[in-house]
Amino acid sequence: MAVEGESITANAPVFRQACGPCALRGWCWSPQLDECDISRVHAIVRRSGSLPAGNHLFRTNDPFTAIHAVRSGCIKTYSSDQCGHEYVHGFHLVGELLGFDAVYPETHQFNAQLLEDTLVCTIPYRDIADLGRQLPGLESHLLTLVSREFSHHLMLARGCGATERVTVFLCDIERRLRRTQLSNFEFDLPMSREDIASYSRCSPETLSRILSKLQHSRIIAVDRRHFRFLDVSRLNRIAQGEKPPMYGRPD
Amino acid sequence: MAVEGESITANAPVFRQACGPCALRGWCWSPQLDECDISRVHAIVRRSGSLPAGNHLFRTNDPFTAIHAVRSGCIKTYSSDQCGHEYVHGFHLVGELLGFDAVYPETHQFNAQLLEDTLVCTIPYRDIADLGRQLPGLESHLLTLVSREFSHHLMLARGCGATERVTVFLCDIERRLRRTQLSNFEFDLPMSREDIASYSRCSPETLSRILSKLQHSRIIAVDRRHFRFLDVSRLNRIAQGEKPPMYGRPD
DNA sequence: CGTTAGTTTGACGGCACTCAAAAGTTGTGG
DNA sequence: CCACAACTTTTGAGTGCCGTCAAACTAACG
Repeated sequence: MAVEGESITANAPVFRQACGPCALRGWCWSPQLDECDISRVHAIVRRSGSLPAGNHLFRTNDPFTAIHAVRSGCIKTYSSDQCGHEYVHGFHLVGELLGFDAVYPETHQFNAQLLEDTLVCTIPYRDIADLGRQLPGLESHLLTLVSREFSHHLMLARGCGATERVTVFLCDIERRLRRTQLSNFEFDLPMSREDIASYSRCSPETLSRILSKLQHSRIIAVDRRHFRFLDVSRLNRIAQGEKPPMYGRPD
Repeated sequence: MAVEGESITANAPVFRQACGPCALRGWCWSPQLDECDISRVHAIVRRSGSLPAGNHLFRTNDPFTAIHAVRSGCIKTYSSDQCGHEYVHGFHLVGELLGFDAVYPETHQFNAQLLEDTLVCTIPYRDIADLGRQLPGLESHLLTLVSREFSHHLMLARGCGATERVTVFLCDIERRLRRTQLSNFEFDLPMSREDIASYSRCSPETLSRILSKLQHSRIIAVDRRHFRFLDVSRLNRIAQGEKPPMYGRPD
């Protein structure tokens, strides 16, 4: 995987072809990186073929070998206790990174499973360390990404009620999907009700009831996995703890 | 150049005086750093005088200027919503770092308040970036520290029952205090019941009931803020989800 | 000793989990 | 195209954990 990249300029067309449609460019890596830097990054990035849904990218206790970037599709990370119960920790959409759960103990803490057929970019970790010496901003940018995700999870964890946590999830996924999808306020989510419920720390039944109530309140419209966000500002207020969401409004 | 080398040697005594009693040495920073590297680090570290309990080290929306290390005492980080309710995110003990909550948006997400009279070391962030160029392992070590804390918080968040979350806190604080305190299995915790309850995401009343039950089960002994851990292995099993903790055992 | 703040204990109620079943959706084969 | 099965999602009923309110208790201080 340390790469052929004989000359950086020779790789530039490869970069354009690979990352033009990928939505990673200028986002997944630091905005401060110029095109030359990004070419250098891509000299060591290995691009996967299409991986089928259901496959695992890595599993708990796998040795830490690489950071991954989602080129298309969606990946969920989860862990399971000795009783076999699963806890979903996050969903990684197009343009997002995963694999940092193994930075510390050098083995993965979580499982990573593909929710759709997915393309990923794989960056071997040793090469990242090398790159870090060449690109001074790289490691601090990785620190930034992890720190941001950390803060976000702490904010999610604070929610006391299930409704609050579910709406936090909805607001977050809406914001992230809007970045890469053309449609505004209307998306097909790749994950099941069970996954959303696990991530939001409630039962699938409770999630279903909450979605029904939000729909009756004309805040969202749900059909199967297709979500339309009718009143994002109201959704945000509920997510931030607005007390009585005026459920059960008669029609 | 020779001049630079000389100045590093000149700082070595300062380092020994400052960090011998500090417990930071060889832990807070990477174990791979040799004494010369650490001297270089300490050339830019500013050591505070004693800060009185109750003071804030920083507050939400303060600009990000520095990373802090706890030299003695204890600091809690928390945020509050618009209703004025506080959410404790963590406790930072001797030898631990804080301030990473501001790496991403460049302003602090949390408040940091001293629970005791406290000494801190302050490392200006711009100097860290400079240091990162001189010490290749530094930034990746910071990434390691943040990643470790992240994984730990995700594990704490998974607990479904209040008992599980409280025992996770107890196991964690016991392990961390044992690192720096001479006494084994017997500590004075610096934080109030209300802080512990907020961190464990339950009410102070529920926390009190759980501690009482653990005490009646002869797993811990609590007197005010003094905790004795009588059966750590049992505590760990409860923290990991062992179902019936056999509470209410008659005496 | 009185006051105050922090903690513990008790009673009650609501939210959410569990159990259970119905309704809708997807996939397969006839 | 339909029938049937397997699965996901939704809806309903009952129960338990935990949050809220209230009061008693303890330590710390003047």
